[in-house]
Amino acid sequence: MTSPMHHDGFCCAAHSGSDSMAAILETAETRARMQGARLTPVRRRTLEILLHAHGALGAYEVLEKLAAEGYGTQPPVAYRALNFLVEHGLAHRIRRLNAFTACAQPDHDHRAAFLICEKCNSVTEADADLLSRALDQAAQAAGFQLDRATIEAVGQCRACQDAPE
Amino acid sequence: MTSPMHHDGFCCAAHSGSDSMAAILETAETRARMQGARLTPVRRRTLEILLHAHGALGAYEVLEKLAAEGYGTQPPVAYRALNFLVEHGLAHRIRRLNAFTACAQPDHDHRAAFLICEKCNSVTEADADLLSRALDQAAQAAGFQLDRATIEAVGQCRACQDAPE
DNA sequence: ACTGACATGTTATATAATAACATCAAAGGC
DNA sequence: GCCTTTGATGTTATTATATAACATGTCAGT
Ligand SMILES: [Zn+2]
Ligand SMILES: [Zn+2]
Ligand SMILES: [Zn+2]
Ligand SMILES: [Zn+2]
Repeated sequence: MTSPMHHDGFCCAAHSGSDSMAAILETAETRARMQGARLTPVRRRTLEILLHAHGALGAYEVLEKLAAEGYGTQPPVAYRALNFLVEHGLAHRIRRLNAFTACAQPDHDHRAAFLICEKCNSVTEADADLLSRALDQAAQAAGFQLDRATIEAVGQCRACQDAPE
Repeated sequence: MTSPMHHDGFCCAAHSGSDSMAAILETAETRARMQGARLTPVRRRTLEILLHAHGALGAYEVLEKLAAEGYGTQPPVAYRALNFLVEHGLAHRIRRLNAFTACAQPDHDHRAAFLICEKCNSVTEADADLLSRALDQAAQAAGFQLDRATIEAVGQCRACQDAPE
């Protein structure tokens, strides 16, 4: 057990945001349905694993957990579930980390930016609305037809700045 | 020979921008010096290879070329040269592509954004000043101390939009 | 010439991702 | 209810990307 002290599916403050984990899963279920897709057990469990994780998780970390619970033991099992979640807006891929994280606002389409702390490896999904607009402009200026974008910031989170040393 | 028709080190319009390749190499040389680093033969050649490439190049593609010219044949040779160039502002790493590209404005420090065409795989370095400011704001709002960022847009370049189908 | 710092090269290994195929389960037509 | 079609799950095997650890070589300063 990696996170010993949790109740109701939560383990820390970071996981007690506006949406509860149950609510997110509910949303996920609905959202997948609407897109004509099924949130099958592996997929759902993969999402839970991401939701429960502190930072982002690598595919092989996810695979380990899935395997330990009786799901498949080979890489494609994890990659397929993760790709499904990403494609359906339920998770994001963090390219700089070769890792995945559950989407914090799965209820609506959005372009996300990520704040990656170099000290504690936390990954925070930030509102990228302003950013997105600036990016649209930059793209337009270059005559580029923008489809989607990756925005990943690296630095130090508030907690780590406050922490001594 | 990959690019049969080139003169003066150039092979196409995309390579005939404001800075000539020779000028960029000159700048690179100077810039490295100023940072107390040496633009050695492998490093310089690696930069030339990137400058000469159309899209971004993977480390192993670069390695192939280096090896063919009598440099080392093993991955660290390419990775070291590429990392050197990135660390000294002479190249950028494109995470989405697991690839590298020569910096288009090596004469000054900047945060870059990249426009990646899904059709022709071209990679264009865009001005990210506006973007950078928006990102700073977003980070600040989250109490995040921003160090550096990756901004990569995916879509269709102008040429590919105009091209029929 | 000697020394210390850095550069280059190697072998070996770690890490991340996909291809190709067999089997199984759900959804829909009849 | 059966059959067919599609999609999901699992496997083995392979490919792709990146780094660790170490030996050798180069060069500037003394
Ligand atoms: Zn999200
Ligand atoms: Zn932190
Ligand atoms: Zn640049
Ligand atoms: Zn294009």
